[in-house]
Amino acid sequence: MKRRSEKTIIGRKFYQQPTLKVAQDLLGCFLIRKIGQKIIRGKITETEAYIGEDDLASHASKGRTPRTKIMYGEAGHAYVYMVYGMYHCLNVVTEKKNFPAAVLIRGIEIENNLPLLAKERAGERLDGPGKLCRFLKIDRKLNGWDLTTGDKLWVEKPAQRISKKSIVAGRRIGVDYARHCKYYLWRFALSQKFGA
DNA sequence: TATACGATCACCT
DNA sequence: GGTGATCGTATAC
Repeated sequence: MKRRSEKTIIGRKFYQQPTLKVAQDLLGCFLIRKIGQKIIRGKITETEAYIGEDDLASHASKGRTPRTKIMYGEAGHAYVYMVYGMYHCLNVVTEKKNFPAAVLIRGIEIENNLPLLAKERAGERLDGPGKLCRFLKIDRKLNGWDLTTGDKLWVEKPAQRISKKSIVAGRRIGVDYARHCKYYLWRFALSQKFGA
């Protein structure tokens, strides 16, 4: 019997929910990256929410620009941008059209592609959005990609629901310039990542 | 057109 | 713990 993967692909409705809910619900989900015939599957372990123009840590706090217009677009699309000239970061656009919000995927855990991981660099951990995107070969070509099509890049639901108790909230990282916004507990991670 | 800076990482002490 | 690498954006002129 074959399992129809289309069934487990997360659809647009999921991404249209409040960003903080999406950020937490994405934990434990699987991020799938298809490169040619190769499939890389990773469990999402860490996310951050960026919500609205009032969020000083968000790129959208400066308003709508050619770069941030993706965040104002339809939920369920990928927002990929480059930082410090070297690293890409992967975000998922959430909520309504014309409201700039997104979830940054900060960490994944590769479960079944160890040979590929070893080939990339043995022992390398995938904590941090820069490393993550380097490993998944995500670049600006995927900016605006529709994550609900089930091709190249998409997200699938976890086998079992993640308990709220296993989710830890914390301050966002690298946004000290955002003044009071930096204290928002908009970073979420699976607690096993911190210990266990 | 020119310039300043960042949702990071690797390497130094 | 602190700093340099390195380039796409935004902003100012």
